[in-house]
Amino acid sequence: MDDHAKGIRKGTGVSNANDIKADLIAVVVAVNDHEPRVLTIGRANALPSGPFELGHRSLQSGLRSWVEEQTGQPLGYIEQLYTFADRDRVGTGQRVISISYLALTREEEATQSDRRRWERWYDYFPWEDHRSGTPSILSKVLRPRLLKWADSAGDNETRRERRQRSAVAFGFDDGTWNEELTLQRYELLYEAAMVGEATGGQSSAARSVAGESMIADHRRILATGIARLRSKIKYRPVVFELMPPVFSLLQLQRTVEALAGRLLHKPNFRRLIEQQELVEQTGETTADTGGRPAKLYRFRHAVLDERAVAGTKLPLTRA
Amino acid sequence: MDDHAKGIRKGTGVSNANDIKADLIAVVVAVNDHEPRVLTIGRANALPSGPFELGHRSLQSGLRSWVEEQTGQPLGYIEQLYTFADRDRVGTGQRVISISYLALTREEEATQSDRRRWERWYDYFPWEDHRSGTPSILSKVLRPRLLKWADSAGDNETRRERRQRSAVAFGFDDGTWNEELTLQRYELLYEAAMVGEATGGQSSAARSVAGESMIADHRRILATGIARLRSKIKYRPVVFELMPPVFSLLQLQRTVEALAGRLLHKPNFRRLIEQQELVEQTGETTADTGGRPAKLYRFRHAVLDERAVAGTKLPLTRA
DNA sequence: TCAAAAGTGTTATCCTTACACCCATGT
DNA sequence: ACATGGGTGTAAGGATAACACTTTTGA
Repeated sequence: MDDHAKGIRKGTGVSNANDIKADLIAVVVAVNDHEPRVLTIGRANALPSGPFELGHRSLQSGLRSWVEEQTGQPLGYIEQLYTFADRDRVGTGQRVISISYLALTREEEATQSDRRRWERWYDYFPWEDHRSGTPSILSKVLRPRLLKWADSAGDNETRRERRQRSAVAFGFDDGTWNEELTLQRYELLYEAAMVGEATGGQSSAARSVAGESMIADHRRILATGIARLRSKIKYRPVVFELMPPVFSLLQLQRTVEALAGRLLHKPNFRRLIEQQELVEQTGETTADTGGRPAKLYRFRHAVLDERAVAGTKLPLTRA
Repeated sequence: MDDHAKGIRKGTGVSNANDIKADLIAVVVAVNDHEPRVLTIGRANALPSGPFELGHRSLQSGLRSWVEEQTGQPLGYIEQLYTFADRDRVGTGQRVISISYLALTREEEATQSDRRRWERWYDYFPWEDHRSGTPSILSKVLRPRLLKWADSAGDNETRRERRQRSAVAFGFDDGTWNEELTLQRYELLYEAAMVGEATGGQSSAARSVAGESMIADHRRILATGIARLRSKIKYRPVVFELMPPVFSLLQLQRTVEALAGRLLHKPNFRRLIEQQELVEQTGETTADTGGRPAKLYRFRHAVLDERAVAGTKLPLTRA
């Protein structure tokens, strides 16, 4: 690219007026106890992150080494989420680009790393967990406050548009919950100043309304990761990155349910998994689950070669 | 983020050892004459691009201004594709991050801009156009050469794996063509040194085998854009960004076919579009198309608010 | 015996795919 | 008349969703 670039660009050469820093940020997900968890550091609710450095062979390897250094957690599956430029900083005129990633892993036994923490992601997004029915916070708190926010708009068109967006994102009108709209929902709450991050300061009221806050825009990045994962499990077999080598079908189902935040129809779920030949029996069974012993399965890694393979469709139960 | 970052990062402050440059690169697509086209500059088959600068308000606005400056083409719809770090450059130890975007637009009448060119994207990817049946280059050239490449591998396992990957990506075994695997196919051809970019120099033989080359990794970025677009039209109504304000259903179908590189079943396509209420009649008709005059439609922008809306499913015709 | 989970069979419904056919206009 | 594109009806097949029910263990 370089040879050509000189011809078409303005400020090439070794000038550094436009030089910037690049930050790598990781949303590391594991599922434990039927709860999806995200890896955080410090006591400040921050995602692992660090600058991309000369010593890094690639963006991904830079990310891996930051996460390992900060948390001791080695990463398996990684995919890029989004790149964005931070608003200008005060003081230095320099800009920062943030490149965010989603990583899937299994929770390692905690070592004596002081700063590693696995936080339940529904602590940050309480309204996203519909496994025990529609959370009451939705109708009791979020809906009235979003309506109030909508009606506080200056002109009629904005009011209509705000109500419309809220209704679609949260399923207020028709009760249709779309679990993939996690990011849109967070952004609405942000616009409506119902999350701690939006109010800048420490409005404890806002914080208690809409989940735990994180520093800077880390919660938005987490929302992006959740949305990506919820959509991806349906068309790519990525859940298995979160599973132990051997598992029962119900364990698999509970993991998918934890991620999607909704309950699935057991008989149909099993059939879908089996007919897609995503798994194979080990021959063993386990009695650890209570009830009749469950057959154990392992992921058939071969499917990844065999065809462009789909993920785990979600046979939902009725509300 | 800054406040916290200082606590957890190594080389913060104003040091610049790890400072980098960020390049913005655009895949700008339009469809004209039933041919998808990509905006290029210069005679070198290059995508519009330029460095992210202090003056840019955001990554997207930086991209817009580079494209407009280099081509005079204003952009509408934009979405991020991928961010990657170039391999180190010779001479300066500095690194460059490239942030690529997909933009959809309508082709503007050419002004006296000397360097703007709209190139047919199938000139770069001749094997991707299946609208007139399976291209003969697939069975006549690509398949034998890919097999030869596979068999040239040292160990048995690699041979098996190369054959497997080729068969899935190009549908050799079962004749199943998956139009979304554009990137995988390009990467296979790259690995097999069947594209000009891989051979470094100007192997004209390679170039004629597998389409026009582009500078650096621009063709890989284009492949990424094609793959993204082919998948996205199915679940988001983005085709309409490429259409004039008013169009007939067959024109819409031809546009989708051009992007997908495959033919669609006309009656079913129309029904899908209409029953999803993606369009509404203008009341006008046109006789420009030959045959019976066609009703004209426009996109119903309102659907974007009404619900989480799907795109244009592809009711394929049999091969 | 009961609770809890594993597992099977079958039906109803919807969506996709395909086929067959008619309509309106220009040459 | 016929070629070209516009447009409608409907049936076959497959995938999904729902319901009903049996099996196997531990407490």
